Parts: sequence; structure tokens; C-alpha cells
Amino acid sequence: MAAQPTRRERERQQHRREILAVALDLFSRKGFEKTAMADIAEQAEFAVGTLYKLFEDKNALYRALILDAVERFTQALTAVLTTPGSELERLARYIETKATLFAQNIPTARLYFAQTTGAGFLPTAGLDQEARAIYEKVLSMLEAVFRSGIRKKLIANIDPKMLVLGLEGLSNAFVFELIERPDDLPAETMADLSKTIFFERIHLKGN
Amino acid sequence: MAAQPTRRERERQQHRREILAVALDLFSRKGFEKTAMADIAEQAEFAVGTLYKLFEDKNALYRALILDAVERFTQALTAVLTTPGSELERLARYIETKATLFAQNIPTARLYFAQTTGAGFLPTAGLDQEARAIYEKVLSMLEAVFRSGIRKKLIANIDPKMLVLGLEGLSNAFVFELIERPDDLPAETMADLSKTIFFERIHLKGN
Amino acid sequence: MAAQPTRRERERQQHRREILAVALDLFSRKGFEKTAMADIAEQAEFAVGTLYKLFEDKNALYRALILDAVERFTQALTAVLTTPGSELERLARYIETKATLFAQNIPTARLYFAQTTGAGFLPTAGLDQEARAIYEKVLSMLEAVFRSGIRKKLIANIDPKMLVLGLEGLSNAFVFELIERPDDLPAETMADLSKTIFFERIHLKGN
Amino acid sequence: MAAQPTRRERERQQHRREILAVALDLFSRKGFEKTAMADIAEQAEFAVGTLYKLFEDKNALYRALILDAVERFTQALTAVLTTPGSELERLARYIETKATLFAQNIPTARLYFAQTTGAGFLPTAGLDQEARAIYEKVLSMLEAVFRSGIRKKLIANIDPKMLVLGLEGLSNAFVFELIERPDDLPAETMADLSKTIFFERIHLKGN
DNA sequence: CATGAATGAGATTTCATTCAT
DNA sequence: CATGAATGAAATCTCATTCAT
Repeated sequence: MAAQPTRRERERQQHRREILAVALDLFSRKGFEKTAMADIAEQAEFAVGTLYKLFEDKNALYRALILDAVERFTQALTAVLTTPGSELERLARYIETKATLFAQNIPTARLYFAQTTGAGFLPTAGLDQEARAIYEKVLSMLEAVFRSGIRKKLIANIDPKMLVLGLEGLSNAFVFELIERPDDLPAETMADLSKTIFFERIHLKGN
Repeated sequence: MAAQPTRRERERQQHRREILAVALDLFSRKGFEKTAMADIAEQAEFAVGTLYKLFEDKNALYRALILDAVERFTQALTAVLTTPGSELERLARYIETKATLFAQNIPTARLYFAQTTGAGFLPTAGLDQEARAIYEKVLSMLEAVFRSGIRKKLIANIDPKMLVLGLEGLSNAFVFELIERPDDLPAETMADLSKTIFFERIHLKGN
Repeated sequence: MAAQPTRRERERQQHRREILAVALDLFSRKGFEKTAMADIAEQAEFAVGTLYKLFEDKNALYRALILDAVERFTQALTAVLTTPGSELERLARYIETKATLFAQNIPTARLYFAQTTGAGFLPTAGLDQEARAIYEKVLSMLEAVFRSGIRKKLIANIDPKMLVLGLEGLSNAFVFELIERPDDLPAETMADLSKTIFFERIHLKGN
Repeated sequence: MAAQPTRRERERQQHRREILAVALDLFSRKGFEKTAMADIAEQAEFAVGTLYKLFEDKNALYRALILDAVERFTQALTAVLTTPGSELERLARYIETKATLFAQNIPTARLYFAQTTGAGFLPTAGLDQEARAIYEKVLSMLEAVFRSGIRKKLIANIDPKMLVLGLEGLSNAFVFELIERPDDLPAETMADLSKTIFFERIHLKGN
């Protein structure tokens, strides 16, 4: 029988989650700087002081959010990369999962992007050390899959680091479109396109 | 009779450029919110009031910067798309130009990214309407090139909008890497990779 | 039948003492304003609410502490002033007692000083009415001893109020040194010096 | 002709002085913690932001005040110690100067006390490093005077450090009384008493 | 026009105190 | 009684913007 947390602790965690949910909403819609702690408190129906009981400061709240987002996504994405099947099948499933996952968690996806892609130009002041480290795990896993595919002569012999970069760039572009202009195309089509462009030739060489 | 600008006017424009240069530096390094008007004034060796004489407010200054960045890049990029040569050659040259252009203008590139790629999740509050519009011109030009290539059976028959998305995603990923971790690979290699991945098959189908 | 305190009451008093001990430590080290009720609660291993059950508010807690400190010191000091012996002997013993008493109760001494010496400029907002009143008793007792010494022609005919002031100023200076830089000199030497300077001539008149 | 400061700079300094005057008043009456920056701003008829233009933060404002107070007092006190006359005459003049100086600058005197005497028990968070260092100069000067007096056999052979401690304790006690209960006695009497008690015998030895 | 001191709204953070469990 | 989560007033500090000189 797992150690049952006290009611106090359960409530505390529930409040924590409520605050995080509101913060996710506000940060993803208005951005970090434009969201005031008072805004979060009001929308979450808590007093400002309560936020500070549960999170060291505004940065810590943001970090918790990012960490949570990156962890959840990373978990799902690494899971599909370790499923059975050929390297190409697994990469295909990675793209599909990414598309549906992000499409279903738009606010989280926005934060995920802000931290993984964008990190660097709009420096959210190094709030992301830990999150970045987690994301890197997905990347190195992808790299391993490519490397293995190349060894089996399933994939062209290109520096796997660059293949990872390419796959991420391509899929992010599509997923980003999916999120920001959801009416353009359904998720499956987007995923298909990533796969087509990435795995098939675009150039009708010779033909 | 073309109105010869007065000395007054020439000085004014010179001061404007000096301020923009400093602002570009600070915004690209510290971000919009973390850069204070006083910082810009000090580093540009002007008084705060002067900035407000030349730019409506902080947003206007930022917008002017973005506009300038996007315009300069757009001009260079649309130029290569209208050069002679086959569609494939022109697209290849687009990628090469983008890589060198961005690599040589890192601060500008960062702002360009923040506004084109990131636009949406890190909402600098619609500062970018006009800039976005200009960028769209590059995109529609790319689309036209793809469309023409498809018509000539040079390029696979995929929705050209999606091809644009793919090309931008892929090339941005490489260019971003080039900018943020310049030691990884030289610009030419990056451009080559974009082209290889995009135009050649990755999947060693049947072969 | 003298009301035998219940176990409840005994525990209550014990908790009170524990809290006071922690508060003494924190207040004397960090000062009143910089010490939070939560700090005291945590270090005393009680909940904040408990502090408020036992003390009206933060001021009351501080007052209780001061009162306790002043009472304990006052008791010891008035005791020596009522011992047998000449006025000079009793004053000498007063100084000695003060030196050892303070040296052995440094945290308490700091609060005692803050309230008796410092009272006035670092206004802890009249937290000290009662404590001050108790301290005045020591002062008036000293005054009586001086008065009596003067009457017996043992002590120079100077306004006894001023002699008290002088004695306190002198002894406090030494005791303070003793407390803040304990390595300088041992307590007995300090006491001797107070006595020498106060009772003997410094000026080698005529000699 | 000394470099004439600009009008701008003169005004700036004037405002600085006005703010310091108000801060002195409030800090000396209500204490550091109980005085809000907004209080100072309001009473000085400036906006809060202006205080922060002229002083880094609240601590810096306080430090400037203390430093100013300690410097002014120290200057006057070291001056009298270097006047011509015997060691005893100079020490006597030191006491007199101290009495009048403090009596005429009560708010400043309170801050001076808070930093020199009180420093240690109510730790105003090390705001006073520099001020303390300046005060130490007065003390070492006093010590030199005592040492010289001892060498000339004008003063009893007691550790001069201790004589300094005694003189300061005694004179502070009287000056403090003068400040806090000004009705008790006029400044001259106080000074006389310090001298009498310190330099003459209290104890009617032998007589 | 240029200047930069002054403004004050607004953001973050702390902490004494209350009160439901 | 004990608990400690919740409260929210109040304090510190920042910075875009204005305007008198």
C-alpha cells in the first residue's frame, strides 16, 4: 500500500496544479514579462502570497511550468522512439506523435517551443538549463536512431547530428503551423508532409 | 526638383541610424523587455528625450528595427529568387544566400527569427504586423518558384505552401544552429545539408 | 489551597519558555524587524498559530522577552545593592555583578542594552514602557546608595542623578566592550577599570 | 577660479540635500525600518523615482546620511583634539565640544549614536563599515592624547584604550541624556560633570 | 532640437495575522 | 489546543514617458 499523502499535502498539490494551469494559460497567451503575478493570483482565485508559498518566485513558477511541459512531451516522444519497428517506422511514428501531442496541448506546446527552438534569441534569462538538458535527451535519442538506420543502410550517410537538426526543423515548422493556424490542415496531413519531404525525394531527379 | 535634404535632415537620419544600431545590439542580446530606453540612450550617447524625438515610443523603435531587418533580408532573398536559372538552382541559391546573409548579420538575424519564426508564442504584442507582411512576400515568392517547378515536373507534386513551410523550417533550423553555435559547422556545409536533405532523398528507397 | 497548576498549564508554560528562548536568540542576532514570526516558529518547532496562542502578537512576544531579561538582571543587580557593606563596597559589587552577569548572558544583555541604553533613538515603538519602569528601579536604588554615600561623606557631593548616569555610562561602555569584543579583556579586569576610573582619580592632580 | 558646477548639477545637489534632510528627520524619529521610501518622498515633495535617481537604494540613502553625520562630527572632534594646550585641556575641550555639538544636532546625534554605540546589538545590517572606520579615527586620536598625557605624568598609568572607552562611555551617557531629556540640565553642566567625574576623584579617599 | 531630471503607475516580494480543520 | 495554508496590505524598486530649460 503506497504511502498515502495527507489531506493537507493532497490539497497543497491540487492548489499547485491549479496555479500552474492558470500560469500556463497566461504565459502562453501573453508571455512571461507581460503576465503579472497578480494576474495569475486573481485568475487562479488565490492571494498573491499563496503563489509565493508554493513557488519561490516568478521565475521558479515559470521554470516549474516549463519543466513539466518538457518532461511530459519528452516522455511521450522518447517512448515512441523505443517502440519496435524499423528505424524509419520509428521516426515516422515520432513525427506523428509530435503532431498530435502538440495539437492537443497548444498552450504547453507554445511554451515548449519558446524554450527549445526560441531559446537563444529571446533569452528568457537562462530559466531553462534543466529543461534544455531534458530536451537534449530526445535529440540524442533521435541521433541514435538515425545512426542505427545509417548503419543498416536504411538512411543516407549524412552526419546524424545534422539529420536530427533537419528533422526537428522540418517537423517543428509543420507543428508550429498546426498550432498557430490550426485551420490550414489537419494534423495527419501535416505529419504526412513532414515524412514525405524528409524521407522521399522532392526533386524528381532524373525522372 | 528633387528636394535635397537639409543638413538638419541628414543629421537627423544619421542619429536615427546610430540609435537603431545600438538598439539592435541591446535587443538582440538582452531581449525587448530587459532593454531599457535609458540603456539605449546611454550607449548611443544621446539623451532619452532624443530617442523620443526620433521614435514615437519604445515599440515604435523596435518596430523600426524589425522593419529594417526584415526589409534588408527580404530584399536580398527576393533578389536571388528572381535570378536566371532553373527553379531548383534558384532555390539552392536562396538557401545559400540565407545562410551567408544570416551568418554575417547575427544580431539582425536574431530579431528576424524572433519575429518570423517565433511570432505567435512570444508575443511582442503585435509589434510585427508590417514586418510580417513583408516576410509573407518572400514566402509567396518561394511558393511561386515551387509552383513553377512543379509545373515543369522538376519538383514533386506537393502542395507548394507546404513545400515553403518545409524549406523554411529546414533552412531555419540550420541557420539557427549556425548563429547560436557557430563553431559546429561552416555556413557552406550547412547550406549543402539543407539542400541535400530537402532535395535528395534521405531514405535509400529500393537502392 | 494553592492552585496546583494542571499538566496543561505546565506544558503551556514550558512551550512559552521554549519559544522565548528561540526568540531571544533570533532577536539578539538579527534584530526585531529582520526576525519573522515564521523563523521563530520553525526554529522552536511549533506552528505559527501556536505563537499567537501564547502571545498576543509579535510585539507582545518581544515585550515578554525584554521584561524577562530586565527582570532577571534587575533582580540580581538590586540584590547586590542591598547587601551589607559600605556604599562604596556595594557600588563596587554592583559593577562586578553587572560585568559577570552580562558576560554570561550575552544575548539577553544585547536586548537589555537595546532597551535601556538605546531606548529612544532606535525606537522599537514604545515596546518598553514596562521594562523601562523596572530598570528605573535599579537607577533609583543606585541613586539612593550614592545619596547615602554623600551624606556619610564617602562620596563627593555631586548630584546623585548625575553620578548614576556616570556610573551607568562608564560601566555600560566596559560591559558592552566585554560583550562585543570578548577577547579584549576578561570581565574582572573590566570591572576593575570601571572602579578605578570612577572612584579613583585619573588626573594626577598635584602629584 | 574654481570650476563652477553647472546649474543642473547645483540643483541636483540641492535636491540631494533636501532629501537627506527629510530622511534624517524621519530615520531619527521613526527608525530605519519604520520609515518608508514613500514617506521620505512625500515629505520631501519628490516622487519615489527621484529618490532612486539620487540614491542607489534605501540602504545607500541611509549610508549617505550616516556617513555625512559621522564625517561632520568626526571633523569637529578631531579638530579640538589637535588644538594647542595640555592633554587635559584638550580632553576637556573634547567633552565640551561633543556636548554642544550633539545638543545642537539632535537628529544627527541620534543617528551617530545608533551607529557608534548601538552598532552591534541591533545590527542595521552592516550598513556602517565605512562610518565605523571614520569613528575609529577619533578613538585612536583620543588614545594618542591619553598616551601622551600618561607619558608626561599628567594622567594615571592606565591602558589608554581603556581610558578611551571610559571617556566615551561617560560622555556618551551625559550627551545622550542631554539629547533625550534636554530639560534635565544645560549642556555646560553636563560637560562639567563628565570632566569632574572623569578627571577628579569621586571617592573622597582619605578625607 | 537636445537634454536629462522628474514622474508615478505598476511589478515583485515579504510577512504579521487569521482561521478552518 | 495545535496546525500551517491562506491572506492581502505594504514595502521596495523599475522604467517608459514627459517637459521645462
